[in-house]
Amino acid sequence: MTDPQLVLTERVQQALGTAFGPEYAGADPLIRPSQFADFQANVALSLAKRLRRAPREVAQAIADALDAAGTTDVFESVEISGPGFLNITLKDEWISAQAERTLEDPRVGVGLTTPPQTVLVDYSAPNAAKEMHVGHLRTTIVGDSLVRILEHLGNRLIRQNHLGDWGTPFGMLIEHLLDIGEGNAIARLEAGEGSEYYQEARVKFDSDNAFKERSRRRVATLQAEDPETIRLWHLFMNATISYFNKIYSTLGVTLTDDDIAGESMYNRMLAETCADLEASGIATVSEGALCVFPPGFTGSDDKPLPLIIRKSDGGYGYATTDLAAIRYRVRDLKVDRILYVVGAEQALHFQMVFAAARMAGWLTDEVSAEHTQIGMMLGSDGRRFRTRSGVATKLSDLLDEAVERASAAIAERGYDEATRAEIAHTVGMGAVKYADLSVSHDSEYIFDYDRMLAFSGNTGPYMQYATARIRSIFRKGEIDPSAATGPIILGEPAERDLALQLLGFGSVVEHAGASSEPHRVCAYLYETASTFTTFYEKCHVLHDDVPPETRASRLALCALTLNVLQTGLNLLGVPTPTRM
RNA sequence: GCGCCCUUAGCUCAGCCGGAUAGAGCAUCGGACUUCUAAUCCGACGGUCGCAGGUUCGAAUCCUGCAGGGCGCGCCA
Repeated sequence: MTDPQLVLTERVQQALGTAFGPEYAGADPLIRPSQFADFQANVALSLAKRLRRAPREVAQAIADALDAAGTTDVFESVEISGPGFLNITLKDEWISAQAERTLEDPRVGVGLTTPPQTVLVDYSAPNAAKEMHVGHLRTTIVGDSLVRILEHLGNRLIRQNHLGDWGTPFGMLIEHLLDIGEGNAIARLEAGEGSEYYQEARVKFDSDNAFKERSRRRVATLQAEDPETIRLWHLFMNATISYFNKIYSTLGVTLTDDDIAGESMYNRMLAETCADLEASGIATVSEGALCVFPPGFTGSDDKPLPLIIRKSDGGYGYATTDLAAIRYRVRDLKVDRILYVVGAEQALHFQMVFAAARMAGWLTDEVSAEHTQIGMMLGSDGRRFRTRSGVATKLSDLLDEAVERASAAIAERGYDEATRAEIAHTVGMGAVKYADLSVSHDSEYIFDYDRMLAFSGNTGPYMQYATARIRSIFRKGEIDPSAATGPIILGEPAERDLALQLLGFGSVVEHAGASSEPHRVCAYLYETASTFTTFYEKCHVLHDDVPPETRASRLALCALTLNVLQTGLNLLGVPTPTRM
């Protein structure tokens, strides 16, 4: 165990047992980072009442017990301060020893979840039958990061891309495909003109009654799985998926075709899902529609709020699909945890779906279903991210612009064309992705190229720059980072700060996975990069006047920093250039 | 009417498993390149944490109420 917080928790708990009896050994010692020492333990204050003793007295008893236990291998000092805080300073030798251990650890201090869970992450889910907009970018990126984090923690991950690939609009989309010709339609969809395509079909649907009628008939033949209609549907979907895949590939998202589990997949389960709910009396017919009324959900006038699972025309909506999906995921895929990485505006829907699934017994207490709410992406004016015409910005255009801007920023660096393009791509994508990840996922988020591409502050490029500088040291010194093994000697405060900071990686990743919050990883990495740059400015590594043992120690610190940053950025899905 | 999210420095955001003097970045002002990438670093300035109660030794953090903003709420998904 190298994580200081965990080690301190264990040691202080032992001391609590010694000082006050075994019933106190399980109390949370409330170890927190401190501005007055390396860490502080706040447990004396919280236990004072229960023990009926003065807080400082309690703190003294804990300190004495720590002394008696002979913990001088870890602690430099334990001081009582203020109303009863225990200020804990770690020994330099202990920190450097842990840092050396972490340097040898291929997992860089990140533990494995025991027992591992089967976690299903439902994310990205672009809708082929609607305008695709930049909002999908965020669910994709946050979801992919959560997958990477949870997988790295040793869990079994099931990625599911719940594509919007079924339903009423597909009648009109298929008819439009016939109108403009198969080849033409495919070419345009693959080129990412899905939004325009949808708009054209929509306009015809609204203005041309004959087209409207054809579209309606087409929906019916699609539902009936008529072979020719299914063929056309496949043509449409394959072309659309091909475009999605281009975006995924550009972004470096880990989703593949194998992860597609779209709405169409559940089509054949819908009737049975409804029948089950109706038979068990959970669903009832109201105003012609089959509904579930989960308790506790009311609309205006305290009227129960319905979850409509079969429309009055006999068709099914997304509530039915989501119920069928949750049943399938729990019963057949045997998941322990499901994360729905979906827009925050769907909060009420998911609450009701989860409630209905619990009523049906499909969702049990052993399974955690969580809606990871994704806040809306806003333009720089603080309003919905739209172009003037109201049409959503094309994703590829948005990404291209980020790359162009990154390219412009490195224009004077003297790289050849190919290298420059490669760096620009890495920096551009890193900037966009990091910006999506660095703020809490449920808050609204203002998309701003200048801010995300800035080379200072909590941005992708700043993180990337830190790794590039470290690599540059190794390149210049003609040393392989894996050959830098120390020993680590902590002299300067900047060296000590860095080493201590690096030991906290594991618990941050663990916490981020448990709470589904990648931004915690970002915050930690930013602190780490920032601590490193301070070290970088103050402590020369390759300079002639640096003694060999100091140089070896600093190289080891650089290597460990690189490991942490590189591993952390991988967990975020943010790529790193070797130079920039 | 109900539900979710939000309100912290001029701006963009952290912190919210209660703990000491509320943190970053940007902006503003002032410093640091014969030195491993100055795309950087150091410093200064800047906040009655929306308001009012409550719980507590202690509240930005927990509870209640109120105000303001965003989003959603019966047959689109």
